[in-house]
Amino acid sequence: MATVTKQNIEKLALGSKFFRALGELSRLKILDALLDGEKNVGELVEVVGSSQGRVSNHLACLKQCGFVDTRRDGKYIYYRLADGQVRQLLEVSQQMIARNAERIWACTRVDVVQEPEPGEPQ
Amino acid sequence: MATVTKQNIEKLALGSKFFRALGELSRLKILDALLDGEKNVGELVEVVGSSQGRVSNHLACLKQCGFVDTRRDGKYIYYRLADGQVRQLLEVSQQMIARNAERIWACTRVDVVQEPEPGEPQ
DNA sequence: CTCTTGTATTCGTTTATAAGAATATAATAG
DNA sequence: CTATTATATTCTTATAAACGAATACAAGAG
Repeated sequence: MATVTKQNIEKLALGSKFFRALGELSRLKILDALLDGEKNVGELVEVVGSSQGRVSNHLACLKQCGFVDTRRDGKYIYYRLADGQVRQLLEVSQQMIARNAERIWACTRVDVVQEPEPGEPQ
Repeated sequence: MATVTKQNIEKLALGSKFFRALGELSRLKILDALLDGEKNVGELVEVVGSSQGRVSNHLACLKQCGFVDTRRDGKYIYYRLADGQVRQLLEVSQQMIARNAERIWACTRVDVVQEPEPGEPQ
């Protein structure tokens, strides 16, 4: 029976938050960078290439959603992947992404307006 | 070295699309429903509880990104999970979500405006 | 203490995308 | 053929969330 229970809905709602946390380039850059070891905020700002404030927001997001953990060392704060499951999740995803790269690339994702050929006649 | 190569960026950009496809409640409902077998569009419309057109858009998105496949049977089109990796991905995620439920729930995800107590003075 | 460096938070604006409604296409039945 | 049912596409509008800029907080250095 495909009935969607209330419990299920809540679980799925959490899931959508969880995945939206992953569905953002800056945050993926951060996680990717952390795959080879912890880094402090300044280093991550370099990696991501946007402002410190922006990166800090993304880090807060990743931390709240359980993807990363932190430790303070003096005035630096170091971020690292929370655990092995994060790594596993990223790896499984990478495989799927690699296999479907073309289609994902072409995916207009629902209603996204695709830019017409420049100079399209009417 | 945490240098982010161009290749890497592209890979990550694909990843963000991939995860955004998952980061939407209706689409998660669909995938969840498909965990116990294929369903046609009409059935999925029931499950999701929004308009047929809307659901059809979501299905297109899931298909393009490689989460589901289809087969036609007469005038019905049946959707199913694309393969075992989708299942695996959903399962690993569910575990992480369960473990971090509280924090995800509390996650204001960057700048989300949290609704103030109704009747907030001023 | 003050100054500097590292990190976090807040606010207004812009942008991406989900929703609603209408319409188009596909397939079968009669 | 026409009518009906199933599914897909398109357009406009509304909304969520990313951004930039400014500011606040924290921890050491002098």
